Amino acid sequence: MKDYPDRMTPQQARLFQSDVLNIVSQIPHGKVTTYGTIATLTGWPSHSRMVGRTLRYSPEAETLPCHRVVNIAGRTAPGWSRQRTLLEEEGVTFKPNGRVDMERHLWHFSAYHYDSST
DNA sequence: AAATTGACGGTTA
DNA sequence: GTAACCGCCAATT
Repeated sequence: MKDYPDRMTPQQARLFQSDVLNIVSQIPHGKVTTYGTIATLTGWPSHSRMVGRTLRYSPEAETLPCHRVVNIAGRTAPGWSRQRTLLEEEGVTFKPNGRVDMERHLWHFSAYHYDSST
């Protein structure tokens, strides 16, 4: 009984990366989402680490609001202090412990259904 | 081939 | 609340 995903084929990896970039491009101004949420939306729920890898190493990510992606605890990316500044500039507030106020700013996309085929 | 490394997530202490 | 683990998986060493 296989309870973990198979290794990605190169085709799947390419689709995964384009899906990740598409999703990030749609995070609304002043909102944030998490690596795990994006991974789940792509259909690879256990690949949250790959989401971060894609954003870190894809040149296209430079043009996207990838500062709106934080981890589930609301922590910003290590070694990227400017991420907090960018978020604060668009109205995102932080708690005293240095984390994003997720209750206020987590992107709720219940009325939206992501479809990678479009 | 084996071990380590992360823009991660969840459970436990 | 924090911290230490453990599970995860592609890339790197």
